[in-house]
Amino acid sequence: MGKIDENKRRKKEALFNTAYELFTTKGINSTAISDIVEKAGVAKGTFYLYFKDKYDIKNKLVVHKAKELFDAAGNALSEAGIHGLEDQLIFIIDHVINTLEKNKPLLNFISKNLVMGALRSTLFTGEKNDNEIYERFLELVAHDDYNYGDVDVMLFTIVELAGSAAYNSVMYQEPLPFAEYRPFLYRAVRLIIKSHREP
Amino acid sequence: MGKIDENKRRKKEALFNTAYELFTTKGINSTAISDIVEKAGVAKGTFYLYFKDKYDIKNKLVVHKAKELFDAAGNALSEAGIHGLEDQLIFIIDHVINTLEKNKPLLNFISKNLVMGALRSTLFTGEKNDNEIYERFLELVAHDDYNYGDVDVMLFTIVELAGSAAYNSVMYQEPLPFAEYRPFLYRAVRLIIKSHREP
Amino acid sequence: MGKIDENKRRKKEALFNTAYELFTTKGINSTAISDIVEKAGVAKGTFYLYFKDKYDIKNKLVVHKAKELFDAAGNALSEAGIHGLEDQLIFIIDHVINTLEKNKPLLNFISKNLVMGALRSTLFTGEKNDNEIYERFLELVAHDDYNYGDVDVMLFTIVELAGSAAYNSVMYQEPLPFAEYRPFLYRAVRLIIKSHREP
Amino acid sequence: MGKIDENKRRKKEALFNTAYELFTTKGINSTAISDIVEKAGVAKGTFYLYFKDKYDIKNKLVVHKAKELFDAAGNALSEAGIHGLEDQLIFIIDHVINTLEKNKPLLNFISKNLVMGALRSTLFTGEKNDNEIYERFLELVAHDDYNYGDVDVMLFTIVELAGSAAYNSVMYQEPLPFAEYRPFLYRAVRLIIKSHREP
DNA sequence: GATGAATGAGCATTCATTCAT
DNA sequence: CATGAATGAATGCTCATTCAT
Repeated sequence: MGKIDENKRRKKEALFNTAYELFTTKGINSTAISDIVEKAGVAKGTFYLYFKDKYDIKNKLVVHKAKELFDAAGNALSEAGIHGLEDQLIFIIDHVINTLEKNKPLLNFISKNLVMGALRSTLFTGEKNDNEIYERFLELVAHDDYNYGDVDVMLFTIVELAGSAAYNSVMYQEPLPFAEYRPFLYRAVRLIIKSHREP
Repeated sequence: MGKIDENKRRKKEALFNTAYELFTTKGINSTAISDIVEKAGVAKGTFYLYFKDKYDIKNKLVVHKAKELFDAAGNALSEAGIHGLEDQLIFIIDHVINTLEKNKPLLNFISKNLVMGALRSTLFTGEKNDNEIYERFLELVAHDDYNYGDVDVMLFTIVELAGSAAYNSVMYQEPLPFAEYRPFLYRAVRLIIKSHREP
Repeated sequence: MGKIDENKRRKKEALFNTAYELFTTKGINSTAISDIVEKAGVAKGTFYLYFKDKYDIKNKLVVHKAKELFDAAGNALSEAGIHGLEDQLIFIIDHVINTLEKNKPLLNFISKNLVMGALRSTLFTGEKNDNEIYERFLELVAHDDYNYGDVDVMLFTIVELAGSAAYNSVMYQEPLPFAEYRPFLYRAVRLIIKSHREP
Repeated sequence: MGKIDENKRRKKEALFNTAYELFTTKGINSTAISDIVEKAGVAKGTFYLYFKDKYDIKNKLVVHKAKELFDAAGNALSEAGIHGLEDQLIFIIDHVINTLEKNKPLLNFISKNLVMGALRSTLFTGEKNDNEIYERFLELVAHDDYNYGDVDVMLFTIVELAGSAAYNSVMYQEPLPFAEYRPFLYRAVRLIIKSHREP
């Protein structure tokens, strides 16, 4: 029993990991399901036992990887003992971007599938109540010394700007390498946050 | 001579237009070259006379459509007699977004192929001197009452924010329908512009 | 298990036989893979399960047919109880040529793909130790009353001469029909053999 | 007039030379007519003005190149002042093989299209009377001190042996590099010649 | 559950040949 | 004579999906 379930999990995980590896190295379009199963060491039919098709596994991967990313950032924040919403949000953004800067294939994978789409979908779609990351954001906002209006809009605007601009800066060094672009980005983020403060 | 060249242009244009239509309705992945040529009323081989493959014609289309979009916005600006960089940039952004809002398939087509990638590549890569749109932006900046530092960074930041945020707002009404999100976006844009002003 | 493997063998063999038939009747260039699979009664994809492409199956066919040919000749020799290297080699050559004379399509198929290339490659390339036919030749040489020098050269010269001359004589009756050319060929072969004798 | 004819000849020759170059470098199957005309700098339609198809130009090339080869050998023989049929034939064979050894692409081209097929077809088919090379051979035979029977058979046997064996020895160094195989080949040739002597 | 042989629709691409100019 | 745009049949090959074992 446990042994069989163990085996099932192992196969599914092998497919998951292999798919991620192939998607990031060869690209989604050039990765065939046969590539995945072959490299994962399972039979072709087994793939269909766990995933509907290539896009099913892709979507699950994007969500999974994005969650990982923000969980790590959130945990680092907890340990950092930073106060003030501005600094906290910038800490998170910075943590995520730094991670992605060291892992270009992941940046590429997540971005190509709609820049920051992972986060966005995580944040602004689906049932928000069972969304850990979103809840965490709200908490940060709630604990700040200031009050904020249109919190959703604020988060959305920041995420879109940071995600889109950082992607290009990190990937293509356009218009500047990220190290140089960083201060401009964070200045803009701070301005956006401030503009949502209420008396 | 004139007759032959005329005919060539017609065929190429037919392929171009048909490809655009199919890409926007069925999506790129589901559009086969045979679909394009069939609908365009030319032979299969003719396609390869003018384009290398599906992605060649796609890239040419994206650039073409993005140029159209900004040319129209630029022309409208000239006629509108608006003064002040802030209002001018917002006018352009607004014009582009309004156009795209009325033409979702185009928004989808351009966005999927790297959000605002067209503009970005138009603006921030390649030979800038033979880049009409970019020149036009610089002129606007130059004629403003204020001086601006890091103009490239400013334009880039605005484009990324506007492109990315508007795409989601218009396409998915997330986090708000664009009509409601618009003031927030433009407030952020104005803040970014102001932050680049120099004494 | 047995059933599946049995089925696999049947399909592969069907492709093999059908390919041979089509290659010999229509020629390789005019035989499409779709012709083969259609006639063999299997799906297109099945072909690629067993062979890389048209040239892969062709090469395997040439080797296979050449082996068949020499195996038959070798077996006939064993039963004929002939003594003396000269007579033995001529018996083999004669057996092969006679077989090919009765089977022009096979002659044509094998010849077009490098005259006697099959035998040559069988004899003079690859690992000689696991080459049955070559071993058999060596045995014949070893058991003769005479000693021979440069055995490889001798075999090579005979094979080239016999293969090339017989091909033309049999196929085109040039310069004579084979029945009439035969004595000349064998006289030459005997001279070559004798010239390799050592004291 | 002359000018136009001059132009015609130039185009035809350009096609001829270009085809040879492409056939020897890329192989016949991989050379498209469009490759030839493009490289030759003429229009596609022009090809069909002078040649029926790819195989037409190939055949003409083989004949042309083979003629060149034997003409050169024949001329060299005249200047060398060699006496005796054996030495004369071996001189010719040696001259041809040496030339081919320095020009592997040509060897490959001629051989692939039926080993020595060029010569064979030149020698043993068609109207023999208007065949310079054949006539020249007959003359050599006639002027020898000995009389020879079955001259056609003798020439044929020698050509097949030399062509086939030399091709492999030169191209693949099998079973020996040609420098080492040469004495064996010429010994066999001399034996064949002697065996055709009549009292 | 797991397998992997078999399928065959689907697609990109090539290329000889034609013919209006 | 020469051109080269246009053609579209032909073909190799891929790959998601099924299903008997």
